[in-house]
Amino acid sequence: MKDYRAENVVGALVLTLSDVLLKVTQVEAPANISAAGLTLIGHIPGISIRALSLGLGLSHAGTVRLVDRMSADGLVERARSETDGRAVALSLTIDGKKREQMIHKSRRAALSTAMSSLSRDEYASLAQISEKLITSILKDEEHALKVCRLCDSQACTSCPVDAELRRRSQA
Amino acid sequence: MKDYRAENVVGALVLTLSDVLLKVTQVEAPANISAAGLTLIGHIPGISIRALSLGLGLSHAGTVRLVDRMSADGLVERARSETDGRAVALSLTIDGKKREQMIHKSRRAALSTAMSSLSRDEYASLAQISEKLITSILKDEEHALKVCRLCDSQACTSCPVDAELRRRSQA
DNA sequence: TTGATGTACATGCGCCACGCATATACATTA
DNA sequence: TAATGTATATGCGTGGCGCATGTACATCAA
Repeated sequence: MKDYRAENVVGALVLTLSDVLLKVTQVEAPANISAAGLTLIGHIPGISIRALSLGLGLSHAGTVRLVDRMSADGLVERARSETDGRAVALSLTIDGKKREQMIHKSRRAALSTAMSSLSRDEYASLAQISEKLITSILKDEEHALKVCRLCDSQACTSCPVDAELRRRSQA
Repeated sequence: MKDYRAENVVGALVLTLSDVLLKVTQVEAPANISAAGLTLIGHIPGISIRALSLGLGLSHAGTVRLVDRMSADGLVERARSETDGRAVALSLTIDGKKREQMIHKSRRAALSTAMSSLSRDEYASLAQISEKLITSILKDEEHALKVCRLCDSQACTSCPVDAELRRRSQA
């Protein structure tokens, strides 16, 4: 049998790192509020409930209830979309933005800690390989919502996912 | 502000890859049965419900119900532990092992596909870096259950997680 | 041996997020 | 203007989950 050791290790690593990221971000959000929901709205102010549901992988109904809870907690505001009378334009309140910053801070700290054992060369190498992988894995615009759902758009200058989507649309 | 671009990309990558792995493994398991539960039992025949709950991050009660469902589906067998009269020794049935193989196959395929865009050098580099990362992230024996919960022990010769645990216990 | 404490498993109970089906409002197209 | 499609909202039932508790066994002390 072929030796799948490398694949196994990569699989275990991404699972473990993902566990960590989901955990450290979620503890900064209220118990029944999705941290990714907050960061996604922060990332794309005015996002619709439909787009949010795609990014979070929830049903539309589930997303409506999530927004209800976020709204009840004073973290998110519903507004009518200016371009589509059916759509809701979601945005973070001041409190919501505070939470968002806490979530990003926690995620950055976890990532820095996790990568602290790498040498400078390894760090650079991982950065380059990760960019290549994420670009090749990326499917479409909807998928990008999922991929970047926990990202900090302020701290990620020239997002490679956006760049790849632009590149494709021009091709 | 420091540029966290590299960390952001790594974060998005591990989240996305983890999404993929969880999804492609779960579709090979019955609807309300955790794929990781099956692979963890396959990995450690005779595992207790307590250890399983640690590996899956479920409460003990939740794990008992999961084992109930697995058992009702004919995938897992309960047996009394030979060394501890309180403990249950879990093992996969023939059907359970078939499911396990399907899960592993699906996971391997997803990983191979995801990594297929890499050059030989990048592949080797990623393998080396991943091993270093997972070793440094690893906490203890309980954590190892979580880390390796979806791994294929047959396809992962000389597991680096086990090796690290051995190394530490000798130190 | 016996009693006390700790651990592993099992279960009654209630909760809560979720999805399905459906209803309403608005957009788009014929 | 009518028909179809899309975005949001809600009634309803389901199901996995955790909490609290109960039972069986292990371990340790006297």
